[in-house]
Amino acid sequence: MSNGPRYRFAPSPTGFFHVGGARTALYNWALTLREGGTFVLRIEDTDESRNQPQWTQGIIDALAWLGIDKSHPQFEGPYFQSENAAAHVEAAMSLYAEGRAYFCDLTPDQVQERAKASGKPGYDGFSRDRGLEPGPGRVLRFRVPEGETIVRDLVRGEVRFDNATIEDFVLLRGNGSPMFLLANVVDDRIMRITHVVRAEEHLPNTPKQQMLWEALGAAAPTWAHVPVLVNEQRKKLSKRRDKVAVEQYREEGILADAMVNYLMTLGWAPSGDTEIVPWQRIVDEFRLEDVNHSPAFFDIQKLLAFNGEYIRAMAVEEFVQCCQPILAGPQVPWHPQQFDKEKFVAMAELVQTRVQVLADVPAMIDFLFVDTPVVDEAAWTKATKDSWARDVLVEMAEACEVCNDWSAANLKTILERITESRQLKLGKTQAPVRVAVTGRSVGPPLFESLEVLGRESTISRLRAAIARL
RNA sequence: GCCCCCAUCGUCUAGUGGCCUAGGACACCACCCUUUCAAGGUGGCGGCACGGGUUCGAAUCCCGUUGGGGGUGCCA
Repeated sequence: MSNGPRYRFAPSPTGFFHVGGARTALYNWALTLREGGTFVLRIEDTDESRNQPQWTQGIIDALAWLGIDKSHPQFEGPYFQSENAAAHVEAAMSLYAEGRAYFCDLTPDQVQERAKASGKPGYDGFSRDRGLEPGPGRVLRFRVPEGETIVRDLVRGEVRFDNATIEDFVLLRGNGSPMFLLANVVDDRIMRITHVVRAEEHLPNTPKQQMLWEALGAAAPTWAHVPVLVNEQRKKLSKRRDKVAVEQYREEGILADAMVNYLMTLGWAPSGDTEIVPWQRIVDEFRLEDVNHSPAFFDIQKLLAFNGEYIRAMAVEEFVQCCQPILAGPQVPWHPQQFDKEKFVAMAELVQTRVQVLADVPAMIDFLFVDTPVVDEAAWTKATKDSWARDVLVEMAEACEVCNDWSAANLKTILERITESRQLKLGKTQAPVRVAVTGRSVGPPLFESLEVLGRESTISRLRAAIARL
């Protein structure tokens, strides 16, 4: 086991893996790798009933997709916070024994009433000196000391909190179960965590946790609070309104490398003029001290642009390989039996520069694998509105029938001849042919498409289009 | 309300007192290339929130204002 720093990543199990969590995980992971430390995964929930096995597995799978594999020697865990409940209670009771915590029998409603009456928000320390014994319904509260708590944060510097503004917070609930704040600190201590890198939303909790560390007689870990990810309204990304599940991006064919690279450029940038950099470069250069202080907009457009770059950078064989899951998936518009991998391979290189996500691929080649392509009516109308369109189709069909060299180059020559005889441009005359054969006005280069489609299908589709006119 | 954080092109960022006439990327626009669409190439548009200091000199340091965000649970 490594003696280096121990970074903990502590997501709560929610049934999906948040992109914000993914970025935090990546920060921890990059640091772990460079510092020769350990990445400690702890599933964060004091309530065991919420630790659904499939959710935990989902987090582990998502992490693995991002390159944070649990079989890696620097990966440790997962641990489950709920399994340490006894230690949490024990720590709380030791605080009680030392007078650093006390019991209180006020109900939440009573606390609120008192706050309202006094005009000051929060718990007012009512039971501080009442000497209450433990008992059912009584919560254990931490006795916040006077003075000031200074949080030293790697990204934000020193953040000062006046302890007078921090209420005596609850450690143990009325039913005796530990609160997350406490559980967190105790677990971090047990796991010998040295660095806590998490989202900024936890910053206001940090002085409380730091006081707890001190009360428990230990030095707090190094803190680092990274800015949150926001939507176009500049609000924290939320499951309800925003697309935040990394699983969803994975399914749509965002490449893991692109996602990782993009996520790392939110709040931080590699040196030089290009943001597309290999992971190793990120590991070498990433520093928490360089992370931006302000929230970053999760821009799907830019993610897609990154993804397009990563797709184009792949070798064709690799691209073909990556497309397998999508092409064999349930979303494809053709019958699985009609799919012909050879045809796809023949088109792959042309498809590669035309997609931003793998999910775009099927629509690019569907005309090859269906009996009759679905016709885009707007495209049909536009492509066939000129009087010469029908004649071009007729001539093309006839030429195809007698053609003895079914190659893209020759097919191009054929249509060029038809085009020239009418003093038109190929850009014009290819349109009706394209729509007749593929159903669309845009797509991969036409003649290569015809070559791969084959003579019979091409002719029959041209004939069908002529008939329709 | 109270506490905390933040503020460079539309967006993500570079910038740590003179190299800034503020650099790059995404998006957008134009042109080139071109069988459509992409890709690629070239160029363009566009920013230091505001007001005071400090300094010979400020995007950079200080104060204030404004504007955003987060936290204020017997949730995590």
